[in-house]
Amino acid sequence: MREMLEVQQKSMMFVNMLSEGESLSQNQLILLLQLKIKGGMKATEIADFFSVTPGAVTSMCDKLEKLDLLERIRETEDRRVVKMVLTKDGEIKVQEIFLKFPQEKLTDIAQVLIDVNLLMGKLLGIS
Amino acid sequence: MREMLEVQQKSMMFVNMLSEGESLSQNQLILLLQLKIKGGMKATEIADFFSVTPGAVTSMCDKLEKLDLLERIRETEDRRVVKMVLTKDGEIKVQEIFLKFPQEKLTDIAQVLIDVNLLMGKLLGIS
DNA sequence: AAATATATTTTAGTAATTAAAATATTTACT
DNA sequence: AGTAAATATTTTAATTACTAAAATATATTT
Repeated sequence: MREMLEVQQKSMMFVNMLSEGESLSQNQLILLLQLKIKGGMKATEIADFFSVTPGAVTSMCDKLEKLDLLERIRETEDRRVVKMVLTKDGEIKVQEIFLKFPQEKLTDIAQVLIDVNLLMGKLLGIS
Repeated sequence: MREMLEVQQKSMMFVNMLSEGESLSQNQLILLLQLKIKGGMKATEIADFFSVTPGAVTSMCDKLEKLDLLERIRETEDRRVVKMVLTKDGEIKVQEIFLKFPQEKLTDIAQVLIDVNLLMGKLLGIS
């Protein structure tokens, strides 16, 4: 169990690194990155992911929308749901965040991350 | 990089699991667990770990102190620093948190976690 | 068509966080 | 030693983030 906590700790350090000298808050960064990974998320998904109420999601997204990093797209199949997606500026922002990492290291660590991710997936019994 | 984010995501799910049906906030839980791992932390260390200001640490610790889960110990070598440590109740609380995990699984996943932790350590270039 | 359910937003109040000043102690300087 | 500068934490006032509950809009059920 201690190891899970240390993984958690390192994961936190990772986000700290990303947000270093950044104007956006850590949760804002994480949200942008998740939107990149997932290619957009419904408000409800975001609420689940962060374990916050729907109202908090509205507020988070309002701010990123005002910064032109995110936009709301109402789904045509079910017009109740709103999908949050990165704008062009949002995509650029995500790229910038990654440029903080020493580029030479990127390929080295890619495989390690794939392994870690797999292991942790098994561990939590999820995808 | 995507993998690091997915690790980050799973790490978040881990904390979500821990805090399920818990009266304490996620950060309060994480702090208690970190105190357990490290055997106590200075206020400054806590601020660094969570990337918050010293004032926020005082506030966080006040609450846990009021709940009798944490106590402040002023260091004798340097009386400016305060070390936060778990009380007896705090230790018990940490035990309870771990009991949420299916006990049969615990030994199975221990080694996996050790591996993941090692890999991530290498990755971030830290201990 | 009416009632119920679901997804998001709005609103008002609470809690968490910040920046800056205050306090206490230690270290460095002359 | 004595004063100034540095460090660690706390306090305070103001801001920001979050919640709970009501409101809005759309979908589903009966």
